[in-house]
Amino acid sequence: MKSSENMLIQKGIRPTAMRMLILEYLEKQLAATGLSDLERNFERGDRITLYRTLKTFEEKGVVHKIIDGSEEAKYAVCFEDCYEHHHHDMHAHFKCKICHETFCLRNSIRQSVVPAGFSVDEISLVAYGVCPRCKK
Amino acid sequence: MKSSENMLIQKGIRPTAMRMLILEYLEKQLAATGLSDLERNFERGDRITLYRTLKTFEEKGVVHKIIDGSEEAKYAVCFEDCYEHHHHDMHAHFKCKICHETFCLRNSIRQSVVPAGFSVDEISLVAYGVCPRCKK
DNA sequence: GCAGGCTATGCAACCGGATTGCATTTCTAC
DNA sequence: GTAGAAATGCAATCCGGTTGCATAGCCTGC
Ligand SMILES: [Mn+2]
Ligand SMILES: [Mn+2]
Ligand SMILES: [Zn+2]
Ligand SMILES: [Zn+2]
Repeated sequence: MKSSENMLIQKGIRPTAMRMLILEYLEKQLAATGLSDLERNFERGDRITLYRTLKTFEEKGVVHKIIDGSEEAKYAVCFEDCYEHHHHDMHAHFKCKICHETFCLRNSIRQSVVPAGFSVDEISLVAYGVCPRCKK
Repeated sequence: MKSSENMLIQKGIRPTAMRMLILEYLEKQLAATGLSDLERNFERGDRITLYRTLKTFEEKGVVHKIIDGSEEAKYAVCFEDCYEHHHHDMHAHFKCKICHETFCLRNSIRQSVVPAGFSVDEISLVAYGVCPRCKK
């Protein structure tokens, strides 16, 4: 059994052919991936199916959504233990204004960015600038 | 001369009646404000005018935009020195899942959230959870 | 004060991503 | 194998956000 298949089953997702292909594709990506990117790479699959696949993956804790201020939402495979309807992706993201890619940064946000009195479930952090590769 | 009028002139914005009203309204708010909120509170003003006012304010450094993952973008008056097309709002935001309000937090973000090699222009940080007031 | 020119406003239309409804196909459990 | 549940495909819709254009308003130079 493929590792992608196994992963989906563990997360309570029926491992259809399309879903496995999409998961394997997402796992290969260095940058976060949007729906339009999937559309280009899975012309066989219907746009809506791709959309719903991402949504299911997100709900079940396979990927997390990144709102980077571009036209569309991006998604990246979770690297912490995320479960159904429960992400804990306390890490930052970086959107490069040169290559327009959005990356997950593994540094976890440990310092208290929020004053006492607030209880934090989740954090969305996107930094904007130039990535090391584009910085020449 | 009103302080709102003065503020607009300093930022290179013609201080029309509507703009001053909107700025004064925004300055009163504790939470970030979206277009639909303005629509409700300025029924006299056209939706598009309100939209363009926010856009102008943002471009000229009067307010900053906050993408908090809700349906619409929110705006809050800048409290650092922001200039035309140049914001430096390195501060966090907090969106409460009970009252659904989004607040600016004055804590400035230490830049250590991003590894060496990246150059950071701007940071968007939104924490999600429960605000002190809703925590009983 | 007045005319000309630039800016702001109002209205209508459009756009693109996100989302939903429903019929059909595919898969899983028995 | 069959019945029921889930996934898929296709069409339609929603809804912020955005733009084009005509009109009204403001500021300037004369
Ligand atoms: Mn990430
Ligand atoms: Mn803010
Ligand atoms: Zn780059
Ligand atoms: Zn609250």
